[in-house]
Amino acid sequence: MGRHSCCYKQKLRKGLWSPEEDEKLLRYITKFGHGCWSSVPKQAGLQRCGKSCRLRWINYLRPDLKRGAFSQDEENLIIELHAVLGNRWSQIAAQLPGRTDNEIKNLWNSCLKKKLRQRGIDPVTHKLLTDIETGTDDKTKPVEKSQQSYLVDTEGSSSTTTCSTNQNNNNDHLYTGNFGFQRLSIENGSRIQTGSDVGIWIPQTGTNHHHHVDMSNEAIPSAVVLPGSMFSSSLTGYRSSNLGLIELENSFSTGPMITEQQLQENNYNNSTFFGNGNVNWGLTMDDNPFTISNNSLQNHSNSSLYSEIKSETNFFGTETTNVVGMWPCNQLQPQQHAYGHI
DNA sequence: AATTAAGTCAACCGCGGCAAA
DNA sequence: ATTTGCCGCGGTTGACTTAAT
Repeated sequence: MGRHSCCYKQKLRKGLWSPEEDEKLLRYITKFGHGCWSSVPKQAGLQRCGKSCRLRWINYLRPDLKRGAFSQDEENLIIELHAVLGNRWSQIAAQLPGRTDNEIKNLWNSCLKKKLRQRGIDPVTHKLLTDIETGTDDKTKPVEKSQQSYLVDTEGSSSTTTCSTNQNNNNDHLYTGNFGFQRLSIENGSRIQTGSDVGIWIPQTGTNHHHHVDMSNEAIPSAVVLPGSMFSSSLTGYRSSNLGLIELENSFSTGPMITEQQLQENNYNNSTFFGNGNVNWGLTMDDNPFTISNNSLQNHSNSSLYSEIKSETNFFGTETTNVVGMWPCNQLQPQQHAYGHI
């Protein structure tokens, strides 16, 4: 029936691997590589199915595995990626060198889900479970529901701040970003807090769709802008109806910033706006979502896209890196294509 | 100290996608 | 065009460990 034959074979060992079995498998693959997994156990002298061998290698024996507990940054990244990718564990694992999809899945199911719930965040939707979220320190006070504003849940070190807001889905929730590697999703009028600083995400009416956040000059180390949004440094965002999505990493707290006028003059109606380090830049993009991996534009397989990015980058100033991904402007559910490949 | 509950983790299972036959 | 076999993925299980009573 086209099913894996090992499922039906008898006399094959199952369950935990013995050190002797590990040794056999490790020695064989180190010497010959795995090749066709179904032939590995026979060649290596193991009473296992190929599938079991593959799993053991990938999840345990592989030499490039990082062992030990997950760091706070890793946990934050997983939460962040899960918000975009959902239960696509292998894609999440691809962003965490040395970690397997299995252990990330285990971490999520046994630990991270619970942590999010404790913060009042639905681990499935990454939205608030309740309308009102209160923090633990005295500065965080409940916010009236009618204000549609929400306090940020701050936890741990100063570099770890989580923010969530409700989503009224009126296409005006413009911005998600990271405050210390934690993703947040800010909605118009939301009250946000990072550390002890509190600001308000303010939508401006009018044709230029200008938005900004007053956060006492608190730097945002990274950000994600939803389709239809733009974001620039110094916590000022711009919105244009046809703009795409960007994910930014590292600091972009200073540097040149594209203006609304520049935007219009350059006809970036179908463009994406980037900020990174000391540079913000835009580029024209097609309808395909794509990923630039390893924080390196040079690694991108689409050379025309790369040169386009490069030229736009030069136009605005300096080389940029750390672009993680973006989605086309017409993508209503960017998470469906996050970290996809052309 | 014994028992139970909760948490963690490795491994299994079945499915879908894909390519070769 | 259909069948077959393999790979990789994600959900789930169950053994084991740790914490709580």
